[in-house]
Amino acid sequence: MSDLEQISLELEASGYRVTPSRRAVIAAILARKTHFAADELAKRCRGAGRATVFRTIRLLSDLGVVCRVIMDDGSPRYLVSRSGHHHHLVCTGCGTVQDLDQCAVSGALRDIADASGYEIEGHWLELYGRCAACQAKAVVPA
Amino acid sequence: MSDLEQISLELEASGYRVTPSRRAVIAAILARKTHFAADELAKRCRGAGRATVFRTIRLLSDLGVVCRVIMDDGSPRYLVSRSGHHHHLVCTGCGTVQDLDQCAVSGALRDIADASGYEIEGHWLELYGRCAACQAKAVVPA
DNA sequence: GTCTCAGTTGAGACATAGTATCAACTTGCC
DNA sequence: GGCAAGTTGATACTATGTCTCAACTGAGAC
Repeated sequence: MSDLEQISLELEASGYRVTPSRRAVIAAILARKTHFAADELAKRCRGAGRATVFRTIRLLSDLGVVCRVIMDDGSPRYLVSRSGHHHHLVCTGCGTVQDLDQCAVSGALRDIADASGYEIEGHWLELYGRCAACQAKAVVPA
Repeated sequence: MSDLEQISLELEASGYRVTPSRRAVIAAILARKTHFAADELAKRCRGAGRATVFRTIRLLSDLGVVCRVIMDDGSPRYLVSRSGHHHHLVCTGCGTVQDLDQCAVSGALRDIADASGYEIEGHWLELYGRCAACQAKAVVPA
């Protein structure tokens, strides 16, 4: 089963219709090799209007099919990603985004809750750095 | 020495002029008891134009006088804060923002760097929860 | 004092990232 | 077929900034 079909089934299972516009947006997202801006997708995706592209991205985001990453410069991007709680490691050199398996702060949350009196409900974490390839490039310039 | 004078000195020490417009923006920021939106400040601050308010906020942000917090709903706010690396604990009930002394992820960064091969340069963390007062309100409703 | 030049300002245009509105269209179901 | 609900796309609007550019200001040189 293709990714497109898989996602279509998830949509249907959640009570949403799988329309040609939505299939076009999903196909456009799957065709992207890396993260993308919503507006950029809207421009490239001829099968759906801008509002529909934004709506579909939000829908897929709610379903956990895509997730939002805040880049180094503060701009939001989206990428196809596994669902569930995870964080991202963004390369400031090439822009690659890598999923992080472990949640780096889960252990610290109880300490913070105890110290602050807060009942912690959620958190947002992005990590920025240089991937191995970009480090190698920096060391041995052309 | 007042906070306004203190910040003015910091500006001068960094090579910036302390103009009436900048003083007006700084005074407006200091008058705010809690976090504020840049546009809201621009509307309230009659001593400076909108562009100048945004420019001054960015300037103060660079100097570490104010810092940017991303609220629960994704909207950016600013608050007067100490400089240096720290994080925020945002109450989803009343919107209060509390500085966190410790960096919750500093310990985990080396592990992540080792596992991923990334050279980690920075990170962004916001924590969301309910402060003690809001928890009490929720338990004993009116 | 005044000249000069860099820094600063404000108005307004523009950019980006969305959301809201609403009439028209589509689809599933009776 | 017809109805109701879901969906769409064009467009307007909001929020949060940045950019441009002419005008202004102020600090130091003379």
